[in-house]
Parts: sequence; C-alpha cells; structure tokens
Amino acid sequence: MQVTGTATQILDVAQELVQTRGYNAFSYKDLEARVGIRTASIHYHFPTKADLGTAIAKRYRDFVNSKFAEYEAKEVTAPKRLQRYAGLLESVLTKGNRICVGGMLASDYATLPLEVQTEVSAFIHDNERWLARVLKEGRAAGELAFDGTPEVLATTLFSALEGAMFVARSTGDHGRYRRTAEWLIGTLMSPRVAARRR
Amino acid sequence: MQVTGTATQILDVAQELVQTRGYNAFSYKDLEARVGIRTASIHYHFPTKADLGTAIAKRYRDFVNSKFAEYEAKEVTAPKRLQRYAGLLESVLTKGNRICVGGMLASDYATLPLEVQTEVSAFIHDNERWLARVLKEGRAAGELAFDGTPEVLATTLFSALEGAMFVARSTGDHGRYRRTAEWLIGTLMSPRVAARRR
DNA sequence: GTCTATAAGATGATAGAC
DNA sequence: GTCTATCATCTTATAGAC
Repeated sequence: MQVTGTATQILDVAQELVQTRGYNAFSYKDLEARVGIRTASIHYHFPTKADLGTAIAKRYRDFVNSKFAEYEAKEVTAPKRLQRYAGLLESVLTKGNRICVGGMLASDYATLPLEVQTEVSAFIHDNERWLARVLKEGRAAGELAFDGTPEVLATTLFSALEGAMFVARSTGDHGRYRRTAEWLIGTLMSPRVAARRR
Repeated sequence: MQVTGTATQILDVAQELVQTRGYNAFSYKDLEARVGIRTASIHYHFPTKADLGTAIAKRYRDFVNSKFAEYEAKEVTAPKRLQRYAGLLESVLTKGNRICVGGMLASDYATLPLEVQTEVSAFIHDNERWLARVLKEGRAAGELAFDGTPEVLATTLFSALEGAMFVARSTGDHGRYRRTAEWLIGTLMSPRVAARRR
C-alpha cells in the first residue's frame, strides 16, 4: 500500500514528466489528474513552478549521490563501478523511455529559473567529480588504462552517456545506449590502450 | 542589399530560438519583434508550428549533409575529417551558446509533431552513417585504430559530442566540449599516426 | 490541505480588410 | 504579404471558503 505523502507523490509525477517531456512541456494541469488533486492544491505544496523544479532537481541529485556511495561500497574495482553507473542510467532509459533528470534539465538550461540552473550545474559537477575519482583510482590500481586526465575523461564519459540517452530515445533503439556504454568502458579496459601507454 | 526572403528570415530567427531555448520554449510571439512582422503574417509563411519546426529541421539537416560533402572534398584523412566535424559543432556552441538543432530537438523528441520527429531520427541517422564511413575508411587506411564496429563508435562519437554541448552550456565552460572532442579523436588515432604528429 | 472561482497573460491559430 | 481583430485554450498563479 502507498503511504507516500502528497508532496512526494507530486514530485514523483512531476519528475516523470520532466524526464519524458522536459521542464517547459508540462504544466500543473498535467499533474492534476495524475496526482488526484487540483492545481491550486499543488500550489500549496509547491508555490511556484520554480519551487517544484528545484525540489525535483535536488531530490534527484541526492538520489544519484547516494548511488555513488552504494557503488563504492558494493563494488571494489573501477570497471565494475563504471558499469554500475552506466547501468543506472540505462535503467532510467528502460523504465518508461525516461531521460536522466540532469541531462533533460541541461537541455532546458537557458529557460530554467536560476535556482534550478544552479542545481543542474551542481549535478553535473557531482557526477564528473565522482567519475574522475573512480577513473583516477582505477588507473592507479592498473584496472584501467587511458590517456589524458581523469577529469577530461570524466566529462567525456558523462557527456557520452547523457547524449546516448537522447539518441536512443530518438531512434527507438535502447541498444544504442548499451553499446555506447559498453564501448566506452571496454575501451578503458582494453590491453591495446594499456600497451599504448607503455 | 535586402536579398533574404521573409521565410528565410523567419527560419533564421526561429532556428536560433530552437537552438537556445528548445522547441517548446519559443512562440510565434517571440518571432514577431525579431523578424519585424506580426504573428498572423508568420502563419502565412508557416501555417502551423509543426510546419515551421519541420522546415527548420529539414534545412539544418541539409546544411550538415552539405558539410559532410565539403569535409570529404577538402580533407583527405579521417582524423582531419573528424576534427572538422567536431569543429562544426564547436562553432555552433561558440556562436551564441547554441546547441545543435538535432541534439536540441532530440531532447524535445517526445513532444514533437510526428513530422519533426521523423526529421530528427533522419538527422541522427545521417550523422551516424557518415561518421561510420569515415571511421571505417580511416581504420582501413591505418589512420585510426579502435576496437568494435565503426557503427558503434559512430553513435558513441555523435552521442558524446552532442552531450558535450549540453554539458558545456550548463557549466558555462565551452572548453569542456573542446577537451571532450580532442580526447575522443586523440584516442582513435593510432600510435603510428599520433607519433608522426609530434 | 483541498476545494471553487477567478485572474492576467501567453499561445497557436483563423477571418477578413488592405 | 501583411495587417488588425478575435478566438478558444492553456498556463501560472492567487483569494477565500470549507
């Protein structure tokens, strides 16, 4: 049985609409039927759309950050941690053709309220920072081999996976996401690349 | 001195708004002041927003396809052709913080009129097909070295560059795009060719 | 907390005059 | 081709009753 509070229900529904349609393509009216209360009542919980957008972005960032902690606790090697990360985004894509909240809001960036923009920038920063750390440790441990700095590769990985979600959705081919993720991680583990570095 | 027709002017302004704000975040009203005619007049040229969106997408796809031909004519090696391609998107980003029309519309995909969706899918297909061909020929010529199929790497490259545009814009750091592009192309270049470049 | 009622403005589009 | 006028609807709220 669902014991979820109204505010959480609103966030759940609104987040799904952000992920499928984008920030500018959903309205309080869209939430009405799905949540089961009137738009005026939704405004009670989230006075403005900026408040709602900020809450969605903050909650999602917290969620992903908690996944980082989980992957570090459960997986010992860098390749496994990267696979978990790629798998997280893949599950988002698979579950209702959704896009990562961070990636979708990044596409809406120019039109977002300032507070939401700040959250989006922070989300990207969190992701890239974690990826860079995993990459750095993985290279130090000899589990990964790559040229350049962990930071550059981190932003490349993040960009590629987020972009792949859009591409997969627009081509109706989720396999495109999976193959992109596998190529990226596979290349980082490749002996050929390892050999090149010596 | 005039030269540019009204329809073209409308397309120019509307395209810029698509690239900066997205399909759902601009209106005929936004075009009014910038084009210098009333919304009713814009409806004369493009009866519905779907017509306008389709025209923007088609024209942009033609433009990019013409660039493919140009790069093949002007550049002989695969790395150079890829650098030109990455440079094209970089110029889009640098010129007014714009996003590639294809990438931005891919982010709006679920809310697009069917005709525009079809154009977006075709745009992605065109880009991936050209990239796959360049990659395949480059590997055959010994200019590039990579694991996996040209097709998988093509979709990875496209996803990464499109994603990097969003990331660059949301972080206010265009350098992120450039470094991503350089890492990707640099990684593909064989040790032999890479050594020759120094 | 949720409702009805209402508001001001935006939006996509059409009719008909010039 | 461009205009004014008008439209039905949507959007983001706010006020006040229950």
